[in-house]
Amino acid sequence: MEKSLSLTEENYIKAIFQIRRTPESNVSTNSLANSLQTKPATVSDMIKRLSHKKLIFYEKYKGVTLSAAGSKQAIKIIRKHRLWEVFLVNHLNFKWDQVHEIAEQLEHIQSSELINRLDDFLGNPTTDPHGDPIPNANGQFQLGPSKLLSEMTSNENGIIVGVKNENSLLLQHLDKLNIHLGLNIKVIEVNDFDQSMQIKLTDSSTFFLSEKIASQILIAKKLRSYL
Amino acid sequence: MEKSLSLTEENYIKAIFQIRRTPESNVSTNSLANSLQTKPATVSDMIKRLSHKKLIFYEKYKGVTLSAAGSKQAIKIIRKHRLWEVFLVNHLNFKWDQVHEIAEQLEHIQSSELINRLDDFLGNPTTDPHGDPIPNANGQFQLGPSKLLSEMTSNENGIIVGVKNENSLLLQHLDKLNIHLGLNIKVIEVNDFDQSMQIKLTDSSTFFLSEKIASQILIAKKLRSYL
DNA sequence: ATTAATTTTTAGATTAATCTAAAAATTAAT
DNA sequence: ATTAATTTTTAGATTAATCTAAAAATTAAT
Repeated sequence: MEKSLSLTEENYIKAIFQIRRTPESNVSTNSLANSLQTKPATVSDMIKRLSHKKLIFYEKYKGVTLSAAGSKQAIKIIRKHRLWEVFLVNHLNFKWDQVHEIAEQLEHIQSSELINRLDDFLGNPTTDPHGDPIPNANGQFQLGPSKLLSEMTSNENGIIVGVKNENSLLLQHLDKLNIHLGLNIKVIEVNDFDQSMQIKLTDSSTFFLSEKIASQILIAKKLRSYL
Repeated sequence: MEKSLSLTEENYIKAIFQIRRTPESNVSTNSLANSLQTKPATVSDMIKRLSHKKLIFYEKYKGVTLSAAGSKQAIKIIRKHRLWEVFLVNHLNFKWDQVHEIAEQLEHIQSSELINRLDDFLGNPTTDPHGDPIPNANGQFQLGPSKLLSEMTSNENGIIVGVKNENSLLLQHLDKLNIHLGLNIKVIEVNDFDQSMQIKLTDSSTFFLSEKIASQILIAKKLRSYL
């Protein structure tokens, strides 16, 4: 059983989720203070509490990252926020620039029954009025259209958003090559004989990838959100 | 300019509005503590603050009444509560006994723009799913005369127009007995000992109701036409 | 009209969330 | 590699909302 968070706690969790670049990147005290319009000292106190509640990982002077429990809560709040925005725009005729403040309040209403019914009422939308993806009831984000690296041609580029299977030999190999989610990738040349490709990652030299590996890597045009 | 109230303050104001019998009748510290599930000492402190904010009139040991400003706030909250209930029942298919808790949260969302658009979206309803009147944007109630079923005597009849509280056990019980808004009801006989009554609904056999239930049901002579 | 019972208030603490000012640690710059 | 600048934490207070225990006031009962 999840214990419910206070309004303030929810806002901290959400801010951490939104500020970080990747699931592993640490969020600094100052950036949180800034985003939450409060003082660093206040944040310092608060993150101790959230850490004690196991919602975040925290090391003094090193910033914080969300735990699995924290992520789950953050995603739940974001789901509510974005569904309410759809309601406000599609049914109450608000303009997309008028809904944030109100959704900021509505996102804290506590009732999964309510939010699931709202979701159905709205027709299970996958993006909010600003184009941001709406996580489903299980907290999964619908990622934008993606394709396999092996389907790309010379000079095409995109962002690595996933791998097709989770074979650990594959994952270890990708680690060794420094290929990880979120990286920008560009195809330099595709070999006509074996479909191997020469690719280039941001700030790194070019190298070759076999078709076998390229066919396991998912690429999207834009990066949306991390789970 | 009205300064906005804290969640707690709003709940106190609303409780005072709902407990009092007439606008002038004083509400006691104990009844508030009871209704708000808190301790008399807490209430004592709080009403000093509300009094200082000019939302209520307070004389030590004499209980409180709402000021004009307090009434206005209370009515605003009740308007929101009831409009949200209409939304939940009419559009999200909740049963009338499931909406109170959720509306209890939604009533605190701060945005008159939102609530007026919601009102329009719902078609400017005049009563909520429990038959309680919904104040309009100017805070005006359209109240028709009604009394409690328990106040009726033998052979008197009328129409069920509301229930006094929204306890879901009560509402479910009424559903089971097929007692719902708009029905014609006739009192056959009142038991002198326990004030239980034998009643008859249109097109239905007679049955008994305890005084406890009868005192929760609002009856009017004619269906109230609001507008 | 006293006394007993009940209600309300006061006194003194506690917790969550916040602040300012100062100290400590980390990071950047010479 | 020190020193300077920046970031983060600690220390000590404050406010809103709450509590328990005891005192004070009101109301009910004999």
